[in-house]
Amino acid sequence: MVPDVALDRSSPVPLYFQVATRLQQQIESGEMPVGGRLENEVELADRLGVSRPTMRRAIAYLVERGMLVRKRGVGTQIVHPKVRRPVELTSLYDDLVKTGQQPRTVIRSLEIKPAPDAIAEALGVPFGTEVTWVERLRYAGDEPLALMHNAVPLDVLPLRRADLEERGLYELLRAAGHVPRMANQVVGARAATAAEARVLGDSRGAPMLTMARTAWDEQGRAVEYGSHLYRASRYSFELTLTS
Amino acid sequence: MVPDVALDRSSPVPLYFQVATRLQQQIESGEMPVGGRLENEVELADRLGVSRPTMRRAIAYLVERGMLVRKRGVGTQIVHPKVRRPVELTSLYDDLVKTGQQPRTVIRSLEIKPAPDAIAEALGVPFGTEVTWVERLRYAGDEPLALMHNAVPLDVLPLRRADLEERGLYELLRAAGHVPRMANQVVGARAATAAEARVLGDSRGAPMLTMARTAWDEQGRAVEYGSHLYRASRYSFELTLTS
DNA sequence: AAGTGGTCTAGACCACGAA
DNA sequence: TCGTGGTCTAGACCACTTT
Repeated sequence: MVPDVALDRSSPVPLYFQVATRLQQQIESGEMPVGGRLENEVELADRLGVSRPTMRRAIAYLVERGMLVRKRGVGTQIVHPKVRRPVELTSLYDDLVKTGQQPRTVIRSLEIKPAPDAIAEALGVPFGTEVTWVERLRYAGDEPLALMHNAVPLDVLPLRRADLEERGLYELLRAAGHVPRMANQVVGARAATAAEARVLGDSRGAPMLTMARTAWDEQGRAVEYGSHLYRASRYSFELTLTS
Repeated sequence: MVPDVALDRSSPVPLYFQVATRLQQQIESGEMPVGGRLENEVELADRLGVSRPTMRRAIAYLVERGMLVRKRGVGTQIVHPKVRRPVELTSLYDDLVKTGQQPRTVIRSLEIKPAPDAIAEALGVPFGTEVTWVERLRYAGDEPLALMHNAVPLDVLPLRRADLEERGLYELLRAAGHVPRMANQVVGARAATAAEARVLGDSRGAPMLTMARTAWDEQGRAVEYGSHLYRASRYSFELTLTS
C-alpha cells in the first residue's frame, strides 16, 4: 500500500497534477489492478479533499495518456500497461544514448548557403533563405550506421562544427529554445549507390532505410529539415501512433 | 467574413465543441490570419455568451490539436497550418483509397491456428491463443504492392475470406466495434528473397520496406498483429509525430 | 431507480510577461 | 503596473448504463 502522500497546496505544482501523479503511482505500483475500476470521481475528490473539477482534470490527464478509460454510466477502468507507451519525438542520437550505445559523429561537410528550393518548400521558408547545410556520418561504436544531411535555418540556430561533434542536433535545438514538438516524416527504402555504400562500409545495392523529416517547434516554426540514410541491417524505426 | 453562427444550447453537441468548431472555421477560412492573436479569453467568452471555463475548454481543444499556441502574459496565437496535420492511424487500404488508387486484395491463405509464441507475445495474449492467420497480396491497380501477414485473435473478430477481399482489415475491425486507437510499429528494410520477389513481381534482392505492427483498441485490448513487406519502389510511409 | 461520467456556470485568486 | 492565461472552487443539471 502506497502511503497517501498529502497534497501540497502551497506547491507551485498544480493540484490536479499532484493528484494525477499520485493516481499514476498507485496504478503503476500495481496497487490498483489492471482492468480494475476506480472509485467514482465524486468520492475520490471527497477523499482527497479537492473539488470535483480538479479531480476530473487529473483523471482526464491520465485518460489522455492512455492510462485510463472512462465510460458514462459505467466507470473508470485501468488500461493494460502495454498500451501506455507515449508517442515520442527523438533523434537517432537520443535513441543510441538511450540504448547504451556510444554514438560518434564525423562532420563530413558544413556550409552556409541558400536553401535549395525543395528544402525551402519543406521548411516553409521563403526561397533563398540561408541555412546551415551539414553532412554527418554517424557511428554506433566503430560501425558506421547512418549518413545524415540536415538543413537548419540560420536564424533558428547557427550551427558550429565543434558542437555538432559532441552533441546531437536535437539536443542543440532544445538548448537554443527551439524544442521540436511536431515532425512530419517520410520513411522509405532503396538500394545504396556505390558512393553511399563506400561511405557506410556496405556493399553496393545494400538495402537502406531512408527518412526525410521536417520538424517544427511549439510556435509552429520550422527548425530542421533532414534527409537521412540508414543501413537497414543495423537500424529500424520504432514508433507508437495514436489516432 | 464568416457569419456568426449562433450557438445552439438545446443541441446535444457540447457548447465548448460548438465554440471550438466556430473558431476553427474562422481560422481555416483565413478570416483570422496565421500568426495573429486571438482576443483574450474573457472577452471572447463574453462576446459569445458562454462562461470562461467553457471558452477555455474550446481553446484548449484547439491547442491540443496544434492549431493554437498560448503563452501566459502574452496571448493566444494561431499556428502555421503546415504544422496542424493530425497524427493518424490508418491502414494501407485506407491510404490507397484516400489517394484515389484502386486497391485489390488477393487472399493467399487463411487459417485458424494457435498464435506462434512470438506473436502471442506481441499481442499480449496467452500462449496458444487461437488467431486467424492470413496472408494477403495487395495490388494498387494491376501492380503488386505489398505482401501482408496478419494475426487477429478469434474472439476479437472471426475473419472471413469474402469480407477481406472487399474491405480493408481496419475497416472490418472498426465495424466490429474494435476501433484501433494505438499502435506500436517497427519499420525497417531488407532485400527481397527469391520467393518474395517472385510473388511481388520484383527482382531478387530488391529493396523492401518492412513493417511489424501491433494495434490496440480503446480498451487497451490487442486487436491485430501484422508483419508486412512493401516494395520500396512503390511505397513509403508518411508519418506525423508529436512529442 | 440508482449510480456513473459529461457539461456548464460565476467568481475568486494566482503567476507570468510586457510596458 | 497591467493584461494575459492558469488554477481552483461549489454547486447545478443532464445523459447514459446498469439493476
